[in-house]
Amino acid sequence: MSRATRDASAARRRYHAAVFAALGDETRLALVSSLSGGQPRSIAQLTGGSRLTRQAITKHLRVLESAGIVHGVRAGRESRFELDPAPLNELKDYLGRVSEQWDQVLARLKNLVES
Amino acid sequence: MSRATRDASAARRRYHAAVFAALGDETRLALVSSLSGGQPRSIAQLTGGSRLTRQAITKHLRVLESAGIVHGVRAGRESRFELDPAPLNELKDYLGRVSEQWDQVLARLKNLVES
DNA sequence: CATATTGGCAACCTCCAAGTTGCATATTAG
DNA sequence: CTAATATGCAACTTGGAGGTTGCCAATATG
Repeated sequence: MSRATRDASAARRRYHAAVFAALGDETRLALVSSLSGGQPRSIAQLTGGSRLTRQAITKHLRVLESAGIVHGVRAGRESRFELDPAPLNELKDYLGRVSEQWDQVLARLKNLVES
Repeated sequence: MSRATRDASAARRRYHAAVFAALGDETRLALVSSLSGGQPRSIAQLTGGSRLTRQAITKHLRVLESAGIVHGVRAGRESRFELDPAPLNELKDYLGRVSEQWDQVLARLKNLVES
């Protein structure tokens, strides 16, 4: 493996880890769930129903935004947040690749046993 | 939504967050990558090539094990770790559901614009 | 048996994420 | 204009994650 290839896969791994980490929090998963309905929601709206402070929710939204999972648009005095599914799809594909590789391992094993 | 339903989805969310968090670390992703080849590896083997201590790697393996992503089997003086893809598949399905929901939102929007 | 290899356990350090509180600012409503 | 609403910014606290070091136990190997 060349150095360039190794660097590239390290960078991809770093990116994946960052997105996984962004989803590794119950509150943020709830936010993603809230926004997956398609309707943009203000911070105040997203705070409603949570036991947490508005500022806590804001911080979580910033984390999601940094990971590219969400983006906010200022609209008057409120900023509306909306889902951004591209990073989620990338994680899904990554998980798919790992599972697929594992399935191939099992298939080879089965082959070996049967032959 | 009934209380039972709400509790169940909260529990599922908690579980998903835990698995996501387990994958939200570069070192642990590298371990998963190492193990996705199918060959069980000892802690010493997994430590080789990392700049980290054996104990650090052990801790990461315990985290992965707690999330059900990996399991270790003691074999003589070494304990060999192996991948456990079920939780990964669950995350993949979860991400698929979110993306699908989002696609439906876009489809409805498109419909609205064209009509 | 003596020695090297592999791993577990525990104490410790450091840093950051999560959350809160307090205050300031912009925008809308009456 | 004034008051209420929605948000931003900054300081502060706290718990736990990630990492290291030191030591001990078990298992191979010569």
